[in-house]
Amino acid sequence: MSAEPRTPLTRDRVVAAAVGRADAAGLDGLSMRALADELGVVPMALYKHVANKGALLDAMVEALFVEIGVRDASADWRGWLRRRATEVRGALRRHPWANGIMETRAPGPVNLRHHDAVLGCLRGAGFAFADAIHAYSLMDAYVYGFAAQEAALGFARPSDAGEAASRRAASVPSSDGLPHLAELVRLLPASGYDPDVEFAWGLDLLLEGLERRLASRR
Amino acid sequence: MSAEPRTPLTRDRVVAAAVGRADAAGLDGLSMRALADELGVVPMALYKHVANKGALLDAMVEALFVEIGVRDASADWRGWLRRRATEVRGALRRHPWANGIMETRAPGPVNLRHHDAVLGCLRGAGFAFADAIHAYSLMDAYVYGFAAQEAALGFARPSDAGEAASRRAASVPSSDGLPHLAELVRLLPASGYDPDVEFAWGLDLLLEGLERRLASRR
DNA sequence: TGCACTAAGTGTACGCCGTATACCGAGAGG
DNA sequence: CCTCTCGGTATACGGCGTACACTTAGTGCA
Repeated sequence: MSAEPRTPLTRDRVVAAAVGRADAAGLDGLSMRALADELGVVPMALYKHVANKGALLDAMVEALFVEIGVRDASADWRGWLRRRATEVRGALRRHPWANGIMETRAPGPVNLRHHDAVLGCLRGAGFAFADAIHAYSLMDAYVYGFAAQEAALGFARPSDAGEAASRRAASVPSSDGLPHLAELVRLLPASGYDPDVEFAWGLDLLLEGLERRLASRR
Repeated sequence: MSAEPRTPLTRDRVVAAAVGRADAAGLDGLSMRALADELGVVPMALYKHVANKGALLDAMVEALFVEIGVRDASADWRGWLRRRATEVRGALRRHPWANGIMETRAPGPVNLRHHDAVLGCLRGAGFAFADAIHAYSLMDAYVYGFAAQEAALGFARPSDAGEAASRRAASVPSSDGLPHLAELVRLLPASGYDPDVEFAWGLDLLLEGLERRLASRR
């Protein structure tokens, strides 16, 4: 019945527990105190491994980039970008708490390697310096924007979409004068809405557009 | 020297002051207590006009949609969408605090009219129900994603871009193995980077893509 | 004229939060 | 054996959102 030795705290253990807690309870549900509790430790013990909560968030984002991984270069730049975009979106779906902070936290080394790899893919595809930046900005804006949208609407399965739409509609006094929104609420449940399809639709449009830009510059 | 009558508190005054404070100090700098102070009132007085801080945030987002306004329909759907996107981005630039919360807060009536108008524009342009939703999702993802990116990078003038890039680069131990990022840091300052151009580049690509989709479905 | 009722603003207090600071015990190195 | 470092602890401070009970000023009606 005596105290078992208890595996020692590590920076990695702290970060992993933080990610787990944020997955389950959201960013608001992640407090240093609750996290310490979960690790069977007093709150201030965390500060021996992380400078402060901001640094913990930095580390969590970096952990997410590690989870995503950095893909090897490929001759098929469109496929490469598509796979990367899909993976980032998947990660943000598994870890919705990351949505607001992916771009705001201080970047870690893997994060930077990520950026470098994307830029490298675009330059390798033939984009000029300025166009590569444009393309990069466009892709990231779409992926992060879509993921944020998805997290905000808060449904994962196609069948939930209609339910979510009605919930939103119900929270508003009247849909008078909103014919298209009313149509959406009416038709969406039966339309077999699928967020994967939605994401791919936009992604295809983007990649096609990029290819055209590339072709026209050559 | 006696107390002047002091203009009475109003929900609108509270919301306006909150927007002002968030503009100046960010969302983190917006506390009920500081806001009350600014209004020369005790914190709890605010609760006579707003249910709680969440409701205040809802109202702030709604105020932002009011500021943006709902544009009248137009035959030129591309121009309409471009103007709207530009205006939304402009609003998010003036009020960076709104970046994380535009889509997550409970929507108010003007917000909904906004959505309805966009959907109406797309349906009017000839997009089928499902494609209109796809297009909508794509446009919003881009606009909000771009604005978030812009806010995260945190520079407004083209000339600041290089400085921001170096700052980011300096915060990282070494750029070894990051040739493209290194190139970016080296070339960006002199490249005359302009966020307006950046935004327009992606927006044009999007609208072009949408037009193609529209043409091919007809 | 008086009186109840309402709505706006106040005061106090509670339980969270992040974290500064001082402390303590165990193991390591001389 | 003594000191030093390092991981974990205890206590405490100031700030947060807000529940609850209160005063006070105005209003409608008898």
